[in-house]
Amino acid sequence: MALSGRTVERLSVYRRLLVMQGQSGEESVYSHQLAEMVSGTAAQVRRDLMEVGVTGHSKRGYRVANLIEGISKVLDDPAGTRIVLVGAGDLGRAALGFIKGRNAALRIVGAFDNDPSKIGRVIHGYRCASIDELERVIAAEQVEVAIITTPAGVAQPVCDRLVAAGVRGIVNFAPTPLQVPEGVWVERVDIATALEKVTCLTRSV
Amino acid sequence: MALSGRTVERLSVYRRLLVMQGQSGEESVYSHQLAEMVSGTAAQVRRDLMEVGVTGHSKRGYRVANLIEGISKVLDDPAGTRIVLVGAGDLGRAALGFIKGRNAALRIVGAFDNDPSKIGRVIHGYRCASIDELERVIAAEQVEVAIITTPAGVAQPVCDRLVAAGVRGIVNFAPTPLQVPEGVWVERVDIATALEKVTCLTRSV
DNA sequence: GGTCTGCTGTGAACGATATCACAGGTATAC
DNA sequence: GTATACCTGTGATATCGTTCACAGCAGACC
Repeated sequence: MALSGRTVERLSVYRRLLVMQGQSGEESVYSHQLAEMVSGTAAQVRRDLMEVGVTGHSKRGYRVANLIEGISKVLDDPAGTRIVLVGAGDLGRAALGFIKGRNAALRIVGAFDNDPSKIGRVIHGYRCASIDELERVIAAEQVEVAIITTPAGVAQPVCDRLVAAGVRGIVNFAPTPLQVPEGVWVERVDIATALEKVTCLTRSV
Repeated sequence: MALSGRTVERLSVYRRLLVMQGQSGEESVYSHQLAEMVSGTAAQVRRDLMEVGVTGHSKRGYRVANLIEGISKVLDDPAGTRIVLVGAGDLGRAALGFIKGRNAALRIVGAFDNDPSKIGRVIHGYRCASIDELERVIAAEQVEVAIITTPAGVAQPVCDRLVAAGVRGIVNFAPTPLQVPEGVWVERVDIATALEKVTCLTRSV
């Protein structure tokens, strides 16, 4: 199945909201309720859910448990995804905090830095290792996805090492576009751009 | 002029690359060179530049200085944009580091937290103030844009306060969609979603 | 000067995404 | 049981964004 990027993003958000909400008792949810939570339209929500194959019930909406299960089946690798993070600065720490305990299918198996003062420190429960260990860990743990939270200057060489070692998906927080060969997926998260976008578009509303 | 969000994002990246590159001497640049840097197409680059009104020169490409000026004229508010940041955790610190010194048109005029142990600390040159000061600073400095780097639980109430105080653009790093009234622009930067997107889409390449 | 090369600017075609609108179905009220 | 209200699933349609393809132009070369 070829889910679009946009759909995957929304599914991720739906699931997170449903899991949070899950504790608060509701058994089922209508498309228009989900739509309101994400400031979207009900039709959009129904389309997205259609694509993952979960099916609702007229007059009673969707069963929450069903939704979470169905979305997870599409988003998560049943075998789990092993992830490394490179760059244990503020941003790296923040990213580790975000991931920790949020999704059992995502397993951080290594955090790396080249700064000797950081190596050995434990961040959100993960021990920071020397960047020299990178290739060994990727091979040993069959890591498929990496998070780059290094300064811009070293992002590309780090990326090259990751790809050479077998990584196929990268989340890039560095403010530089990365060059990667065919078959490697890069997701850019660009903080500086996000800010400039807001300052620009706010003025034209 | 009604620039699309996508276009604005790319313009921001072009400018950053050009400014970096600027030091290294090149006077002019071809659309296909910019395209290669961002892994895009030359036609796309030319369209984007067309929209900002800068004009190139057949056979000699675009003058770098011209481009930077033209893009800045579109992206930046000539009066400067005053910005506050709420939530001085890892992510807040990281965001401040990203912004600092990168764009003179973006001025952080306040960083806030509710944790007494953080108040008074200086982060990347910005003093963290009590959240109680929020409304006063926004009014005094005519702040238009805010960055939310708080935990999910307090993002919405913080957002409500920001909007009530007059903020019209928000960059939201919290893993929760925000509800805002008409006329307020929210840009979501969702770390958890980015990761899930990569893990999902990497498998289907 | 004439020809050749190669880059820009842009109308037109295409492709991806989001929305509309309605048929079909099920609980609820009476 | 019948009428009613209201929610889902989805074909059709509209909107938005990207790519194609080529006219027009300017420098380089002979």
